[in-house]
Amino acid sequence: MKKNGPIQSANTDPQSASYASITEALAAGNVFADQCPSRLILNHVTSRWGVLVLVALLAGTHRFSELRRKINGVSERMLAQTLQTLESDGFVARYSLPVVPPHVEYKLTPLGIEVAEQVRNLVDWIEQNVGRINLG
Amino acid sequence: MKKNGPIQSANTDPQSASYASITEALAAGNVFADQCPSRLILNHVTSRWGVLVLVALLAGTHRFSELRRKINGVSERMLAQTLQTLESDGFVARYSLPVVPPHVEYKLTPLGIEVAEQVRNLVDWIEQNVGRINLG
DNA sequence: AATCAAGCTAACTTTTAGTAAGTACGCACA
DNA sequence: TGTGCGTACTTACTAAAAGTTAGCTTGATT
Repeated sequence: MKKNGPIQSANTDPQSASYASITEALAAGNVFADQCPSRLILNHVTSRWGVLVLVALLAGTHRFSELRRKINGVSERMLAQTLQTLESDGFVARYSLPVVPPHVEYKLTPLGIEVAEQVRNLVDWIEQNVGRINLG
Repeated sequence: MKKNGPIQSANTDPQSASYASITEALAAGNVFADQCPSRLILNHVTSRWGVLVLVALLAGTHRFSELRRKINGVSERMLAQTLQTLESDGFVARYSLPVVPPHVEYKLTPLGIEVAEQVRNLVDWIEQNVGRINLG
């Protein structure tokens, strides 16, 4: 009977920094801790389309359909969902002009630029090194 | 009737680098292109548990169950699957000692160390900035 | 008169992730 | 000597996420 029992202490591992309490660990941000909010943010940022949206927006403001065309393969549903998540995290700002047809612009916030730069470094590394990687 | 029709050219966007052919774009690695292998690798590396495995292994060699305990919340199934994917990409090396009980060690390859460092930068940024982020 | 464009949302289906349990073998405890 | 423990997995099954299709509104194009 193997199950994912709730492991009470997140810091039994000698290699991880030691915190006096779980609260402290969460405040500092510890992705290895199950309940830490940083893991949620990490999931948003590293989500399949989140990564691409962030990198795309580093090039500047985009409209919804511009992003849709630039990010080859994303569905409208997923793009909308991803943008909403990134907006609620404070990484993306949404400007909507109430005209017909609708005109909505998306751009990175200052905070968004900072994460996006980290993400871009990762993406750049991958793009530059695909050649070295085993492709099954 | 809105659908994700196959968009033939991946480079109709003026902001993206221009390539003579789709083949060239794929060779260079363009994550915005649907079929580009770099996007597959990106998905492996940024997968929910992939990120955590890479960062964990930056601290050194780990056994399966050490990783399981360190990465709070991962199931054995997902950990095994993630490790297999990262191994087949050439980021992780697996050493199995045929003893009972089994003893298996995982460590990053030189290539793995390089990606993991990029991933760690992102993770570090998030851990250090969780406080500035809106938590719904 | 029909089609397209914009930026979404709702309903439905498929894919993926997660959960529970099984496997093999030896060791320790009682 | 029998029950349970720890190791590194895999196999079924279920829950959740992602993908697909279609609908909306209004004006311009074909």
